[in-house]
Parts: sequence; C-alpha cells; structure tokens
Amino acid sequence: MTQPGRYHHGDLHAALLREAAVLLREQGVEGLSLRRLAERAGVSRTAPYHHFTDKNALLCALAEDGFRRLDRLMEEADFRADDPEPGLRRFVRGYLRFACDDPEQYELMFGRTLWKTGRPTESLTRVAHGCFRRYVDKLEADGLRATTLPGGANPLRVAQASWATLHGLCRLLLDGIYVDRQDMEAVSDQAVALMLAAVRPAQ
Amino acid sequence: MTQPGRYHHGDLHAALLREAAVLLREQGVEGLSLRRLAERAGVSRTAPYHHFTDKNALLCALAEDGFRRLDRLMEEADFRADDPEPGLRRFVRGYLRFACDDPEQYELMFGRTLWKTGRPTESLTRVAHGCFRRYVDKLEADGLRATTLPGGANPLRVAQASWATLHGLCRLLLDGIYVDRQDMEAVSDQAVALMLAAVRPAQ
DNA sequence: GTGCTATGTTGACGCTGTCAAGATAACATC
DNA sequence: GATGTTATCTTGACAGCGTCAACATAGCAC
Repeated sequence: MTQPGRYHHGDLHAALLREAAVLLREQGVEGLSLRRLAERAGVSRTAPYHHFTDKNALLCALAEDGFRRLDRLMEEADFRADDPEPGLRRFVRGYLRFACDDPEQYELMFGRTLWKTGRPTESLTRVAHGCFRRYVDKLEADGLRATTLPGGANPLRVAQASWATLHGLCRLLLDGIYVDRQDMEAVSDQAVALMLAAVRPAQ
Repeated sequence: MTQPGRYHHGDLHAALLREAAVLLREQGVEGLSLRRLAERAGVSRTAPYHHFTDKNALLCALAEDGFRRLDRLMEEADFRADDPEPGLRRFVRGYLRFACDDPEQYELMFGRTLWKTGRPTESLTRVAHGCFRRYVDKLEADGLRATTLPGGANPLRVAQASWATLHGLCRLLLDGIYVDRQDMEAVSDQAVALMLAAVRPAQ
C-alpha cells in the first residue's frame, strides 16, 4: 500500500488518480497516457512508477473506483417480490444513466483493456465480482424467491442473462451501434420487459 | 477502388487483408501493427498506405468481412411463427459460436476501436446496418407477426433489446467478466428464454 | 550526524502511426 | 520504340508511447 505521505509532491498517488479521472472523462482511455498525466500533475514522466507498478495498475485502480460507485447504486436498488417492475425499472434507468454519465469510465470498467489485454488486479477483480454478487443476491432476495421463479430457473443464470442485456445495451448505445441515444428510453423499457418476463412465469 | 493489378508485389491489397486476418486472430487488435503486417507481407513499412488510407481503413475492411460472414449466418436462421423456440435457439448458439470462434474478429466488429475511437467507413456502416436490418426483418416476418406481439411491442425495439442481450453475453463471455466459458450453454439457454418471453405474450 | 528508503529526475530503447521525398515499374499515347 | 503519367514501393524522419536503468534528493529512524 502506498502511504499518502508528505514527500516532494505532497500526495502524488491521489493527484494522479484525480487527474486520470478527468483525462479519462475528457479524452477516453486512448488519450490517457502516463506521460501526459505526469505533465498535468507537474512531475516527470517516470514519477508515476513510484506509485503504480504499471499503467495497467493505475487503470485498474481507476476502474475500481467506478465499481465502488456502481456498487453504491446497486445498494440503493430494491425490487420487491410483490411487484418488482417499478424497482427494476428504476434500477435499469440508474444503470444506464451511470454508463451514459461517464462513458469512458464505464468502458474502462467493462472493456477489454483491463479484462482481456491487461491483467486485472486482484483487488479490482474482488470489487467487480462483489458488485455482481450483490446483484445476484438482490435478485434472489427481493425479486424472485423460489415461489416466483419459473420452474428450474437458476438465480445465477437469470442474473447473468439480465446483466448481459443491460451491458449489451450500454455497449451498443455508447459505441453508437444499432441503438441511438434517442432510442434509449424506449429500448430501456423494452429491456425491463425482457428481464421481467424471465423473472415471473407466464401467468 | 484499388484494382488488383500486377504491379511490384502482385496483389498487396489482398495479401494485406489475408495476413491481417491471421495476425488479428493470433494476437488481437493490439498485436496488429501496420509495420509488423508489412514485414509479414514482405514489403516496407509504408507500402500499405498505397492500398489503405489509414490503419483505421484497413481495420474497417477487416471488420466488413466479418459482418458479411455474420450476415450469411443470419440468412440461414429462420424462426417461424408457430414455434420460434428451436429456430431462435439455433440462431443464438450460432451467434455465440461465431463470436467464440474468432473473438478478436468479433471484438473488432463491435468494439470501440472502430465505432468510437476510429471513424467507421461508410461502407462498413452500410454492411453492419444491413446485418441488423436483416435481423429486424427476420423477427418481423418469421418470428412475431402482429398477432403474436404483446400489445404495443415494436419489432425494432424487440430487435434492439434482444440483440443487446446477445451482444452483452458475448462481451461478458469473451472478456471473462461475470460469465465463464463453461456457463455458456446454460446462460445461452437462459437468454433464449428471455428473448422468447419478449416475443410471445404471457399465456 | 548516519544511513535507509521513498520519491523524484534525466537518458535511453524499442515500439507505434504517418508524412515527405525520392526511386522504380507498369501502362497509355504518340 | 520513345515519352509521359500514374501506381507502387522505398528510405528517412518525426512525435508519441510505455518502461527500464542510473542517478539525485528529501524525509525519517536511529
């Protein structure tokens, strides 16, 4: 762990993360170079290497912050058993808003930059999985007790499939493929219908 | 249009695309550099610039090939009105197989490299949209005529939401977030259930 | 003060995409 | 066949990138 000590710069570790978040939001991952970041922080090119082993490590830390915010959003969601629809609708909108608010952050959190190309930090993996775990639990506890589940449906599978819908929607939306910004609300509602249909059996 | 004429190399245009596909499959987009590509083709670093204006242009051409393959896959799919389930299941499996067979190609086709960061060629956009258009038509014609559509459901919306499910599944799967390779079949079935539920009204 | 460690610096290497300028090869025209 | 035009390919160069090695300095423990 890097301590926030008062050395030359003051607290470069935090400053780097702060500037990186700005740079990410403004320019995307492609525009986020360590050199430019260092320049903005007023230090030399290689100074960041004393606080992050890697560019990959810095990006992981950045993504981790995002997952913590997402986790908080998840915490607030509740779709209760009697009528999960309004809660689910709120959650889906919240999720989409989260992604659209800072697309580059979302991209970083779920993109291949970290998960495929780079190697995700153990810490990042923990937080990201915790986030999903919370979703599964939420579904299981609030949304679809055993009684409301269609025969044989597995909460984990429902969670995976419905998250995939959410995620796919965000990707298509943010990258501008097949879904426009103006379609957002309508498609979001359609997605809710899709997810709900999986949760409650045909009646 | 670049003619396949018999100049110095023979047909560098095609050779580049061929080698690029191999390099993409083996190393991913990150490993696909113009310089390495040129080396493999036995020409100098800048030779490719006489056949593609840009690295972006070459990648677009590569992605275009992928969309054409996907379009062919779509052409073969048919989910008829009386019982769309088996057809849809086949299609979903086919789509997933397509993505898993050459993950890097899929990533290139739908990733931000082209759609967000780079600028997609007009030609690429046309083919990609044609592919989606065919899906919408397929749904509308075979799967869900007006009679089987839940009240007010818009074929376009259903198509967008269900494609999002498919796409999100692939992303989560390929990047290794939340969905493992071994879960594939089960989640795929769950996705089919999700999509089917949207297509036919509660009975 | 002495030494250790954390933090910061400059220099360098190999990689990237791409532009400019020059060479050569194929073809069209006379 | 000679000439000119155009397509193709070459080398040289530039700025940018991540990162390693070597060195400087600042803060702290003793």
